Amino acid sequence: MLTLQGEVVNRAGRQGPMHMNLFSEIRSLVVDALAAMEAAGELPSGLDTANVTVEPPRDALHGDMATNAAMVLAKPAGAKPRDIAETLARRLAEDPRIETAEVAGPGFINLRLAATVWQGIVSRIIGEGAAFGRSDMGAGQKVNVEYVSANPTGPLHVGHTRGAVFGDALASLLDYAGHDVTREYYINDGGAQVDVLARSVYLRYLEAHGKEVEFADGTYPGDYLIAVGEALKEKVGDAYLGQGEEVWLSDVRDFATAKMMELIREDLALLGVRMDVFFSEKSLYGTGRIEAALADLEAKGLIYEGVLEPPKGKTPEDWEPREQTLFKSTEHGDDVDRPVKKSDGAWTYFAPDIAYHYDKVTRGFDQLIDVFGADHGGYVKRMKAAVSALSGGRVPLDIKLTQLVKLFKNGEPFKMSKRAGTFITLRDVVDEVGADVTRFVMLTRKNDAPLDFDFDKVMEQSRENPVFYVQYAHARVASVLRKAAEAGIEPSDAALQGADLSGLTHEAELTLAKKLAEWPRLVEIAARTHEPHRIAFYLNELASDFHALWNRGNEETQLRFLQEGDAAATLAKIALPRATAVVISAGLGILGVTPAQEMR
RNA sequence: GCACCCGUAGCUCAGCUGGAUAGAGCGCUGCCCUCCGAAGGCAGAGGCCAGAGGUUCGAAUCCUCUCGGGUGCGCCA
Repeated sequence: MLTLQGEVVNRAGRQGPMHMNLFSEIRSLVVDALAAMEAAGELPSGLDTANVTVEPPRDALHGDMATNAAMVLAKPAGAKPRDIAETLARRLAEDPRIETAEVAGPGFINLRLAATVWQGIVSRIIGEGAAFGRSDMGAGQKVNVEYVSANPTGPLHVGHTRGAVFGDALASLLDYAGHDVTREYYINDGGAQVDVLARSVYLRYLEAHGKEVEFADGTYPGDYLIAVGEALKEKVGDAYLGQGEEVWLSDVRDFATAKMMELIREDLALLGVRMDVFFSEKSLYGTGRIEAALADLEAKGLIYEGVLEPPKGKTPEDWEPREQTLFKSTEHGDDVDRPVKKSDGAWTYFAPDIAYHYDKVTRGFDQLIDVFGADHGGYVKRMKAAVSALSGGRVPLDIKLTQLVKLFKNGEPFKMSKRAGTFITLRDVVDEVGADVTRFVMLTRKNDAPLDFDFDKVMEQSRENPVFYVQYAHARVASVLRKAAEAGIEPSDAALQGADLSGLTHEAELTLAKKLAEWPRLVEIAARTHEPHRIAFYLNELASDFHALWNRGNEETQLRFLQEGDAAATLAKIALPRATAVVISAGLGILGVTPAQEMR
């Protein structure tokens, strides 16, 4: 096992999987100890240890980690929790990584780990870089994340921005956690709204020819179509003047949607969002693909002709019973069956959605995730029902809804009027505050909680602003490294990794090292729950611990990172902030935010 | 009427496959710069986790109901 073999060692590793985190490592230790107790006759054999956990205790006074093993096993083992705990604690204490193992409360075992464990984490972080925290929990599973999917009828606005940021961060997070991720955008270019777009562009085209036009209800009056009208004039000259829709509609529709998608791609690029696949709804029509998806459902006995009950409580005035082609979604958890054909025989919007998800299933994804706006909450059950039916229950679909973004300026709400065409676009936001701030702020709330976005507050340079606060921590590390270099100490990662960290024992330093050690576990939790906001919150906490340590250097000189006149000590001290920067950088990377080298 | 989301400190919000005395920021009170960036830090006060039952060694977390807020509900995507 020489150089280059590190990976092999890890993969075959005595501790298990390649990216095992400290908590699962200690959990293995506990499980092994339990097995030894069974072998020694101290416990009955065959106990199920699945519910045994090793977690950070809520209160740091309780130690570094706590296990519930004794309490979970007390009943099946027919023993008192404290008795099991005593024996288990004694065995655990034999491991060199464990400094103390104490029984507490109803039967918890509180573990305090040796300082060498935390020192080892620090140099591991520096050695592994961004890979520290990567997980193989995804096991290479193919996951499809569909997000944005805005209608190609105009530029992206703030609502789309949140979905874009959320979906993109979730995709990165899943990738980091060992999944094979595909980022996908579904282009709604097959429905009536693109006809409206085409007519609106046609009006702009007439305008480009000097005609007076009026934008009736049901057309898009936004200025962004002026250029498209002119471009159309460039392309076809006066060929469409005075012609009926049957002549130009199809062509103008294709032309306009292509232009809109160009616009949308540019908007996404401003945010740093890059899709792997743009999937066209239109490609499902006239190609037999919708029919094929429905045939699949039909074969499963889930399609029938029937009449729906009117919705209770709020019956539309023009309600009348009609026979329609229905999907028996109730068989897969929906509340009512859903129409796939309108009464005039045309497909409902749901039909191509079914076909699209059928396509995803047949592409072999193990897991599907759709990111929708909260106003689409009513479609969650039917989509899940469809995927469940189409995949025979094989492929789970998780639908994440993103809540509204409320815009503020100086604490005053920002008014948007879609009718007047004055809505705030993604471009407006990014131009105003930049992509990094936009992305981070969008992730400072859980996806299903409303978000206040104040243009002034997010640019504030204060503790209150998490973007600044985290960036500031990273910049401070960069500053320390620069200062060290100026002092003639070469703070390369190779040098830092080789530094003797045995002096890293102060409680204030270990607190930070312990927070760093939580990173891999945090990643797994965030990935499992599909909640990238946890990354943002963790980074805020990490930055807080770092700033606290930094400030203690004011009072206690031995905690300063730069130890005047002592190169070896400085090198050892710098390892901790450097490791902090590595983790911050990895976390920001998941969020799609660039770490700052200095604040201006 | 039904479905989904939400209800945690004065305000804005976290809270892990159920864990011990429920956390952070802001605001409030009081501290810390001859010092690696004070654009920061420390300490204090502040909570019936909307309410009521249930599940169990143990519930803010899971289940049921009630109250309160948001969203959606065939021929719009």
